[in-house]
Amino acid sequence: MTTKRVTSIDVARHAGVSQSTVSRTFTPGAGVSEAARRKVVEAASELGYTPNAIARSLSKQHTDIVGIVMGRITSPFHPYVLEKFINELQNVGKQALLFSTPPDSEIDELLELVLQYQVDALIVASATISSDMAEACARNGTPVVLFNRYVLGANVNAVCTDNVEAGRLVANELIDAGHQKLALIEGKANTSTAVDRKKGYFDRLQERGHVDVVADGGDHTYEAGFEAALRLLDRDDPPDAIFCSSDNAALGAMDAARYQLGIKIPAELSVVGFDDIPAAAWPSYSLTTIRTPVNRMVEATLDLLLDRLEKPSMSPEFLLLPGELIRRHSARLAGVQEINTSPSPLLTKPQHGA
Amino acid sequence: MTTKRVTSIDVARHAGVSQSTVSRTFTPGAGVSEAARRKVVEAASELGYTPNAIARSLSKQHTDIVGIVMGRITSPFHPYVLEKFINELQNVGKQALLFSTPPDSEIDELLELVLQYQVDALIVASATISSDMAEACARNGTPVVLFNRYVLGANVNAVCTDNVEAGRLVANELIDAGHQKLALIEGKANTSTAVDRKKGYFDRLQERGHVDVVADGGDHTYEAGFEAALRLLDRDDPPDAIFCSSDNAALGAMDAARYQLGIKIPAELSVVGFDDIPAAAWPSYSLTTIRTPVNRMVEATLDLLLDRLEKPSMSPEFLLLPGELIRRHSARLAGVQEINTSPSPLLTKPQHGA
DNA sequence: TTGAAAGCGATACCAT
DNA sequence: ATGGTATCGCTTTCAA
Repeated sequence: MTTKRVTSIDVARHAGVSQSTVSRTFTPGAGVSEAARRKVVEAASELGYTPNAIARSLSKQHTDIVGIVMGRITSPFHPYVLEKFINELQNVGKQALLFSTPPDSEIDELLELVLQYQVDALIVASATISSDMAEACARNGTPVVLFNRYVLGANVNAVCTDNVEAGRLVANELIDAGHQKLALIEGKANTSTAVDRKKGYFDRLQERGHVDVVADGGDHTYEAGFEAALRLLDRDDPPDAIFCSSDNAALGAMDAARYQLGIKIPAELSVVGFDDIPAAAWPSYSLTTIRTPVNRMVEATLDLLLDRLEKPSMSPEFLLLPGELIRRHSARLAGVQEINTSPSPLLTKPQHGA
Repeated sequence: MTTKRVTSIDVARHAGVSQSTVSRTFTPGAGVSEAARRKVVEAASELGYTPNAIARSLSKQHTDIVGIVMGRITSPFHPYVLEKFINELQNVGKQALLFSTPPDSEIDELLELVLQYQVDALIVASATISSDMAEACARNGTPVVLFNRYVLGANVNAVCTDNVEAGRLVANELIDAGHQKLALIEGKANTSTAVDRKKGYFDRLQERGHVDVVADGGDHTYEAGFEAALRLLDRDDPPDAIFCSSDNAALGAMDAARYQLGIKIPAELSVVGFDDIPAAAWPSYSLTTIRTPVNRMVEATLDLLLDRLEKPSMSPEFLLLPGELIRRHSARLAGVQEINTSPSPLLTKPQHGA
């Protein structure tokens, strides 16, 4: 029952031309007479012919597909990032082969698989690649760019938010607002994002004389934030301000404080998040947070990638983009500050078409 | 500077065996002596050889990649679904080539591209495929299964939530709770999901004597829900119950009612959503909603797909899975009902490993 | 412009 | 078990 696939040879026969001519007809810049082209096109549609991209890839030595490895697609703004990557890639005629890394699994063996599929380039988002693997990619000429993660010492392209600086921003804001007992609800200890945010926050706090800052948490989820807040707020010396290393955790912390403990925000407690997901702007939360420059990050990543696709010899770059403090109503203000009412950039409809 | 790709021939030469033997070494069930295998493996690692999946695909006549076309990756539970698809696929040794359809764009031309890449099978999630294209796929033996969408009359595999029945469920619940002025905040008129939910709701309402039900909205987003609620509640005869065709819209509606209009939920207004996204269970909302059986849908989709990958002749199936009404605190209860406290299924960590 | 033929990097059948 | 070779479907010289 399975009809045999129709190939360019079939079309050639049917159109009374050579197979080469058929190939040329489907190659944008090639030289084919109008007459021949017409015959081929007709024969093709009669037979229901579609060029075989796999065969073409083998012959042309490139696939036009870029691999995307993403740790947890469901994480805060990842779907948005992914969609944007895909759309932009499609716009320049490239396909995306998507891989998701099981949390805490070895990404290197996965990469080997990705490379087998001869991807022209690789985007690794929120997952880390070993320097060995990075070199392996470099060796066979596959450009790699890390998104939202970097690897120290390795010569790999990477674009990140400046998490350390953002952490310092939050520390300043909270101290300036007069808070005394600062706390942190942190993320996973093995992710550079969480570690850097914590570092910036703690460092700056210490510089300004706040030494004993308590931390809890361990995951960038709503639930983790909820539980951590409960524990933090149940202490003998509960904090009057909590910096949550992610918006999700911040929302959980707010709900825990309000609905479980009856604490008023920001009158009795300030909460600051990180990411600026859409829900942060909702009136139920109105969360003060750090806005991650997602759009610029995605664009920078794509630029880096596309550049190196054309000119593989370009040397690696490391882009560190600043986060922006968005003041809303979940944290006490320091002096006269404006409330920021701009919507989350994640709401911007992704552009389609050129 | 670009090192030439190393092929099985290079390895063969280096190991002093034939190219066939190299190939066999990398083919799971093939017969190679321990001695030969050892030599090959060593040579391969010395040279940094990786099998070329593209060449293999051409020769084996299948790619082990399945295409996934998804309309809006950022829609409510799509990231979760996508992640699950990817993981399960990876577990059975298949790769995913991902495409996102620009909203309201012609999906058929995109499909042509997908097919060019010789995908072994195709998942179309929340996007519609023309019967023509469905037939084209059938002709060249590419199994297709639609996720969360169906096409009437066409012989295509599909798995959906029973949106009509779910709509009726909501109608009953609201009427039973004694509501008089019912309203609907609907989704896009050209999506079967939105249309079916509306149909079930309206039909059942009418059957029970509620004829003039007002509808507003037009998109399954928070913002659309917010705006629609504002308009609905501003009428001379404002509704005392609103069914929102999606959770996102419901959250927007709740925020609009509470924070813009000062309306008490559920005392003065009942709100019911659809999807049961994680935020629906958060105490800030505690949204009564219809839980979409996502997990079973994903599993069913994969089952259908994998079955047909093995046995292409299997006839198409259409699975309609029931939604479940999850009672929380955003809607008045009909008589003595239990509040459902089970967490959103979307929180379940996706399984990795077999 | 067009056709013939040599790859591209594997798989698989056929002898040995 | 191993090697030789045709084959997968296309791109791309090279001549004509």
